[in-house]
Amino acid sequence: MLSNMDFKETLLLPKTEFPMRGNLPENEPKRYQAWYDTNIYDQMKTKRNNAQMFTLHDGPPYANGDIHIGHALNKILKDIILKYNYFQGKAVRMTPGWDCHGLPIEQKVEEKLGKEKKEAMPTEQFRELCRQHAAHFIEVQKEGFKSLGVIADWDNPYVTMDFKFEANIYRTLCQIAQQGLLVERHKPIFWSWAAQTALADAEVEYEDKEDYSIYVHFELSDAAKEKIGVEGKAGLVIWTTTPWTLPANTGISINPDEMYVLTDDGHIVAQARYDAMIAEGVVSGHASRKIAAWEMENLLAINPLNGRPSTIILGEHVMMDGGTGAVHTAPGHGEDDYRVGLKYGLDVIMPVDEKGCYDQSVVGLNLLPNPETFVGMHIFKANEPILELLGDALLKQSKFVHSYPHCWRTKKPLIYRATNQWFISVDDTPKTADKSLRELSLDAIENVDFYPKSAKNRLKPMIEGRPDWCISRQRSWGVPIAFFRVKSTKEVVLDEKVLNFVAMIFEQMGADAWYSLPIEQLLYPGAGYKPEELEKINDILDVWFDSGSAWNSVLKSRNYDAGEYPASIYIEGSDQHRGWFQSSLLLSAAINHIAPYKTILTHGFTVDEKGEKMSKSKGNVVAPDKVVSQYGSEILRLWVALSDYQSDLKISDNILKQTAEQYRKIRNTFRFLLANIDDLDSLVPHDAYGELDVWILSKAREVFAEVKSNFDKYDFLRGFAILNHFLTNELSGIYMDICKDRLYCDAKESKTRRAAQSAMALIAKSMLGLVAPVLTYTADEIIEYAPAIFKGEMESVFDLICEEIPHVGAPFAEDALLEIREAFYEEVDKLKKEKLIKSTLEVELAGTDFTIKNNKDLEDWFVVSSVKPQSAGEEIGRFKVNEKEFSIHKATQCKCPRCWRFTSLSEEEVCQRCAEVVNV
RNA sequence: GGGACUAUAGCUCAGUUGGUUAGAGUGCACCCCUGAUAAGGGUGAGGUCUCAGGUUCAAAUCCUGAUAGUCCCA
Repeated sequence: MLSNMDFKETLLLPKTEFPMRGNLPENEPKRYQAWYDTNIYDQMKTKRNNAQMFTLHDGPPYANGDIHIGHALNKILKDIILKYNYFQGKAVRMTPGWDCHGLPIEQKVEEKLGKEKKEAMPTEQFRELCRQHAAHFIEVQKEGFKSLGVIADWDNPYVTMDFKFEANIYRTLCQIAQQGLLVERHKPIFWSWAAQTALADAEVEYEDKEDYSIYVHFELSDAAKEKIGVEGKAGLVIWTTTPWTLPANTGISINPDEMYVLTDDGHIVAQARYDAMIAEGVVSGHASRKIAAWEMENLLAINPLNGRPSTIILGEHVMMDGGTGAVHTAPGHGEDDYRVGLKYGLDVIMPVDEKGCYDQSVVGLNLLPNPETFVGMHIFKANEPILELLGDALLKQSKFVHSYPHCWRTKKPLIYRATNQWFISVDDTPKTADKSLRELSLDAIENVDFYPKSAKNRLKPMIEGRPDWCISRQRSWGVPIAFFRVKSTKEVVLDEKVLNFVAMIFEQMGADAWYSLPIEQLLYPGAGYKPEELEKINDILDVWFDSGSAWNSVLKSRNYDAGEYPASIYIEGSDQHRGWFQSSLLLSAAINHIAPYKTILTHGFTVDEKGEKMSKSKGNVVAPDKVVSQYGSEILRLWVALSDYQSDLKISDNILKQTAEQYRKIRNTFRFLLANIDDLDSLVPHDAYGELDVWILSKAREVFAEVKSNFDKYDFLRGFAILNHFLTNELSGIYMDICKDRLYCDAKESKTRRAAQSAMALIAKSMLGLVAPVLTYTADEIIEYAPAIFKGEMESVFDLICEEIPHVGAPFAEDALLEIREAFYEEVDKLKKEKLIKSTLEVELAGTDFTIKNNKDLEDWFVVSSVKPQSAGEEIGRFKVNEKEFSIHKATQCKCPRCWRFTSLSEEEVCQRCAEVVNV
């Protein structure tokens, strides 16, 4: 007689080398290294040689500093989407990129160098240091991304400072110029006097600043008084926070729709502001006389500071929610001022140099009394002397704190300053089109798919309302706006041959050539100009132009195998509505009149568990390399897939722990499936599947299709939720459990066992294809350990193509059975807690009308030893489902020492099934 | 200051055009198994649906406002 231990030897227990625990932090780097060593990206290209192309055009991170969790999220999401397309059988391309030029790098290098050394250094040498800085961080970041299991063309990335790339940025600029969209204007723009450069809107930060609040009286000219019929003292009162701009005042704006009043003490303010002005003590007395705004249009007031005339003009921008209703207008120092001044032909006076100091023009134009004392004075130091000089005209002064624009790098307050700048005109029409750039861009948006849909409502108004794009910067580290200007006429040379010649030089020597070569070497010999007639323009391009033109330099050039233009998809954080999505769109629409992307997918920002921004001071920063070394990149990847990336993504240790649990569930489910198909040689024919197999196969087929349709919509969270639900409830919770008897105890070649194994093999393989885009490492590991029936011809996960589960027949009606099973287990739980039974195999279930026809299948469904209409065993429980009675009885037969089912004649001998199996 | 988005169980998320007792997974508690074992199975507890008003026979859902968070803008 065999002992229990000996019977165990006769069972076909699960068998696999696939480890239960991944030991990810230790194992991932090895496998990843092997992938990269064998050029896995190239292999992927080869394996999908003639397939439909999916192009993911990478938005370049800035090559400055280590990667943070936001970078990780972005690249993982891209990787998941790229691989999803790959495992669906498509050819995929992802050429990763880095943004290398720009102020932040320049300032980092300057910091290291010290200001003096920097200023003593030739530009090309300084640029070389910037180049080295960027090159270093490209390598740092590349390693970071690779450690996340992200697969891309890492050996051939696009790097915006590469010579060929610089040449193509320049060529894109030339194309814009040739479309007639490049214009030079003298216009106020945000100017950082501390950094001595113009700033883009994106480079401006708002901080609190203390400023003066002053009310200044501008006496009307005699002619003006006569015109409106007033005598004695009468003047408009303006309110401003920037006394230093008063020398540049050339106008006073009043609201065309408002009524103005003259007070007893000779001040004119908007009627709507009169009460407030009285309350503030700026003016006093009755409002004796009403004057309509239009009556004052084009009349002159006198600037009390310098006696110069100030034209009264009408402007819709004048608000009645503050101030006096009369706005000090200095077109050299304000956007609104410039615009309204343009309409009235006001002079653009701008007496401030690039360091923020008054220049000689305060003398030449007599903008201040004793102007010589102001030359070279910093404007922020001029406020007090100017207030002195105003004398009686200064009606009231106080100080207050308001939100004010600051330079993002130097953190110093900005000023508006009119300078010569280059713009891409949004409302001009490209030469090859019949609509303005703005209209072309808006049209192009209509053909783009947005995920989420609301992203369109964000991008569109920005295009509708955006001003012209200021693309010039007065710095060193960037692609020069490499045009020649004719000294005598100031005309810019846009001759195609001249431009092409420069581009060719850039391609060979980099844009540094603009600085290192003299004009005679840069100038196309047949240009028809003498070098000495020309001067170089020294501005560089806004870095947004670099990345914005990447579609041209990467997708449209032959320098990379980067896929197709327009790209299938751009994937970036939601902040890029204002940034890359827009800069790319404008340049593509300007040159080709289409969007550079077919789809835009945006993700939110990473925040901590409370939903708050990560910051060093809060101590809630989650660093990607720490997650990788503590949990493994697979967990971080799964976190991305299980997060709602369209809003903010919360991450914390707690959340990662939970993600690790989900990972464990997925991993172990595969392990069990793998372990139970170990001895399977071939799949059974479709008609060999039993009722339980047909049930799980059709369930899986249905669920996987739903998962796929969600993945198609880039909804990985929902897809995984559905998959996980199936995995937990039907697959692991029911099917894998109820098959144990046939898998372990049936004869090796028994039909039922082989059918269950076949079902498991089909499910495992199909499911692997769905999981592989996210858990690529694990999927590869699974394939490594998989038996031949599963592995087939596959050498690695990259040979996998996601397949549907075949339709093998109609399943039984499950609803009632699931309900009965649940009610049964509820009873069983009570019985176990009462210590009446330990296992469901100890009982028989009495009931009728089950939709499973085969009785063994039915018994396994409940994991009981018998199901029959009535049982002779002792009744130990009963329950009702949908008015139908079921009773639970102690099994009447004895426990088979081999299969533990109570189907044996005595405890000393095995049951009939086992006897047959063992004796064979 | 303005705009967009978000707010449902400890955590991650569902919740259709308003309509039974607001669901799932995970965690937690209790129990079973020890032939998936650093696994597996069962049962259960957990919610003032951010708050305050309003519309309605009926609101997590629609409207208004507030609060908090994130992004963008000024």
